[in-house]
Amino acid sequence: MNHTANEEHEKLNFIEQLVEEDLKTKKHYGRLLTRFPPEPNGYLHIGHAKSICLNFGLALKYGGKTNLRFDDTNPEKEETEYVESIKHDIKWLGFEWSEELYTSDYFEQLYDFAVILIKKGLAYVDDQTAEQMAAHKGTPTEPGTLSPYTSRTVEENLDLFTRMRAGEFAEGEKTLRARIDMTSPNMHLRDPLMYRIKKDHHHRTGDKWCIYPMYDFAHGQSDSIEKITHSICTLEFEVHRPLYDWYIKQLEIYPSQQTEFARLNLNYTVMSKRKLLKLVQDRYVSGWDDPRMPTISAMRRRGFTPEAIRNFCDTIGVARRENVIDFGLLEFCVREHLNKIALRRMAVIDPLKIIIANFEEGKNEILSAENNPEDPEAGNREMIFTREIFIEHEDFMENPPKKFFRLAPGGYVRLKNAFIIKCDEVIKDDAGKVTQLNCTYVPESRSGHDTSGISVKGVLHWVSATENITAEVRLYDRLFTVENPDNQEKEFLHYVNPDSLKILNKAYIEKHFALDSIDSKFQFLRLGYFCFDKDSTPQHLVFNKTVGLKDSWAKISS
RNA sequence: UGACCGAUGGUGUAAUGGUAACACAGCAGAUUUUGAUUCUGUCAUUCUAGGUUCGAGCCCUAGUCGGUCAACCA
Repeated sequence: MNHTANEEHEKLNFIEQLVEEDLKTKKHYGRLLTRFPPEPNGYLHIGHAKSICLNFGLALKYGGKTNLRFDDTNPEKEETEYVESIKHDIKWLGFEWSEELYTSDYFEQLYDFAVILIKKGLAYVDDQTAEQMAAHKGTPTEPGTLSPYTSRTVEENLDLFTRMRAGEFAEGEKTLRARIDMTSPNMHLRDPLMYRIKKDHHHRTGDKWCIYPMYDFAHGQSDSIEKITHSICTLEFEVHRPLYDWYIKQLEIYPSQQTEFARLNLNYTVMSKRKLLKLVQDRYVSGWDDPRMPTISAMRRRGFTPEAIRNFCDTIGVARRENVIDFGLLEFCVREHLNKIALRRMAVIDPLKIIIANFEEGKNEILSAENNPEDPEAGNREMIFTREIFIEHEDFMENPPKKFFRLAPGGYVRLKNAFIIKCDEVIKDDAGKVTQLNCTYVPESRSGHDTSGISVKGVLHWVSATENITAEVRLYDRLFTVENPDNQEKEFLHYVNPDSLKILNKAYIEKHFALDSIDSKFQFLRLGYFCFDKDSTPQHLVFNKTVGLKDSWAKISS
């Protein structure tokens, strides 16, 4: 690190600039309080991670705080299961909220706010059906017309609203609306709904309420009640801002301020909760945490690290234009972190047997191997070299092209951390498939003590055929075959990648894995980064491929 | 065919009236007992047309393209 070069000033996104300006002008007496407001009706995904990193990151950077507020105003969709998973994901990402709050905590206060608006003549009870209301609402190009119920008196409205709360009316029979402007070009200002009747059991308030506030009548006031200084949300809420401001102004409460940014889009995946739920329900994936999903829980299971995800969110930036981030950038961030911390191990996932003719049968030669060349403190481990070993099938070619510097008939190659071997004979089955290689090794080529004078270009990973452990390995590819599964001719489900999961039942891994912690991150040498799946048992190890190594040979050879 | 928002290399993000930069991807090379990592080099950018200004990616006007808005969802 060059500490003298800090004059080079840091890139601030537009929200950081706004916050710095507000802090400087003491707009909120120099205070900063953000909030992350998920609706507990699904699992968090990488798009939420962007919002989490933004909201919590701002507070961390500028000495503020962040509340976690569950936006639970719709009893029919929300569940405690989701509350728990959301809390777990935020903690796992490495953030701590100041207060854990629920919009439902404010139901009584919101009710009082509604009464205030009724008394000011700014809200009325409407008896119209949803259809009638839609007809009066107009369209974006035509103004709406007044509801026939706007003429009710304050007393009448107060009475009706009280009786709504008391459960005297059926669902859909009555609503409470704000009286604003039916001709506004902004549809959200055309007498928006404040309350609807819903006789549902709420995950926290039980059966106490039968009227529930709409998002617009709850969100801004909740921010205001908590004295949130900066209420950050995604672009589609921009048209809601005049209403957000209107409620705060009419109620004369704390002026929280909403700022919008563009949500994250990633190619080769979908991000809407509805679509993710569909993938789960229709069994395209095994669950919300299927490692192919873009959810936080799936990424955790797949072996992505919080550091990598945070760094990704930092790298993509924050702006107001629509964007589609390349999935490859996320993978880059994951590799970047895993390269530093992953333990190097050897595993052969598509084995080809080699018999080393001049190596004594039954002999075990103990070799030393670095656990992580990027981290000297990670130390070394022992590997067992034997007469029979496995190498990767694709590391041998009978008729290799010019630039192939792995094993070929008559050729030499180094076995990583072991010896140089020479391929003497190729054994095939009746179908002509290569089933075994007979080789000889160069005894004086032992790694670290090589006096053979032979130089080889290729270095292969290997596992003893007699001293090993077997394991299941799950390989993942992108979930969809097209960059943008939304906006295709057919429904998104038609574009699910049929090869997004490959299960290899019998991979051979080095014995040292028996000593490794379940939480470890691994690099299978020359194959990629892997981690234990939660399905693992001591008798049956299961690995997930987190992400492959950058593979320039794959590019050359294709 | 209304209102609002947006438009900078292939993808993202900076530059806040004064030399268009950074990351990823791509390409070329060096190092390498991982075809990894690391390092070096390189390609490539201001939607269009007017205007203001000594000077415009930035300000103004018009157009083009893209997004959002008409749930008793959030």
